[in-house]
Amino acid sequence: MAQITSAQGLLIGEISRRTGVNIETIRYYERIEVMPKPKRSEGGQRLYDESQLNRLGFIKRGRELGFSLKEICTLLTLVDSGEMTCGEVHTLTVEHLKGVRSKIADLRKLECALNNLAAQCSLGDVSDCPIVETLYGLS
Amino acid sequence: MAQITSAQGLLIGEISRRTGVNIETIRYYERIEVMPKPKRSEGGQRLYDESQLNRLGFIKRGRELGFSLKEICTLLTLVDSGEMTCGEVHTLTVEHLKGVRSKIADLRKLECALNNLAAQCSLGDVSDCPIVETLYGLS
DNA sequence: ATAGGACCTGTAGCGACTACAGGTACAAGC
DNA sequence: GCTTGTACCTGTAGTCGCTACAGGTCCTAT
Repeated sequence: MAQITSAQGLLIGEISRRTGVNIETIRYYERIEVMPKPKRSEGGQRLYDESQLNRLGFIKRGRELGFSLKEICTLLTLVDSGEMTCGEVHTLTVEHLKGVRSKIADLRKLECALNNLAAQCSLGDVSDCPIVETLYGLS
Repeated sequence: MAQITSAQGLLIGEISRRTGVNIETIRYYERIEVMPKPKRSEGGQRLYDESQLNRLGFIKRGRELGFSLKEICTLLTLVDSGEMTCGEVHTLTVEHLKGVRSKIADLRKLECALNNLAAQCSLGDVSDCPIVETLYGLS
């Protein structure tokens, strides 16, 4: 059924299925101009081509790697303009990697704190719950 | 200056300073009913007491430990009702710890993927940038 | 001809804030 | 008493990345 219109282009449901990106999300990407406006069928339905499918895949994989849409746009703009150097892309990636590492470090500290908190717990009664005391800053 | 009204209560700026929670955020907490409505001065300014200060500190520390406002509300409701058992609090904390650990695991995978990506990079020219190729799903 | 699915637009909601605009309260100095 | 300056007030809109409607249209199959 998707094959019938595929001579003119792919329907939104089809590119959603192929990329794994939610239909609502694809329309959202169009609204915020991360995805270009596709051409339309006579009835007004969106028709996508291969390059738009690839672009959406790019965005999907970028998001999975934790890049923000803004960062992805920067990458795509660089690629589109043809003025990109691999060095620029590398820099962006390394910057992003730094962010990820610092998040991991923060979460490790958190893990440690929560672990200590849970370990202190005698599972007793309200008045001497060490977790609540810690949160209240009493201990 | 904050001391003058402190006979009647603490001004918002004072509890902001003492807890490190942004003034706007405190008013936001009130609006979403995480913090109770404080009494007001004749001129209409918020006046907080010690227990409200402690509550805000509790919320602050909970947030720093990565609890959602909803989880913090659950904890506070348990505490306030007096029907809390330390076991319940422990359960909530351990659940939260699980979440933190799974986030760490995800970020580690991400770190690894980004690291590989960056390492492949020859810093060359557009057409053979391995990062872009990976994002486009070409390689 | 009609049923049902996939599509359309537009708007509002989430969580946890943040950032204004435009106004009032209050203390201190002159 | 007046002015200045700061801290406060309300209300609303913006952030990010979606998601979830409502109420309608298109298209295909039976």
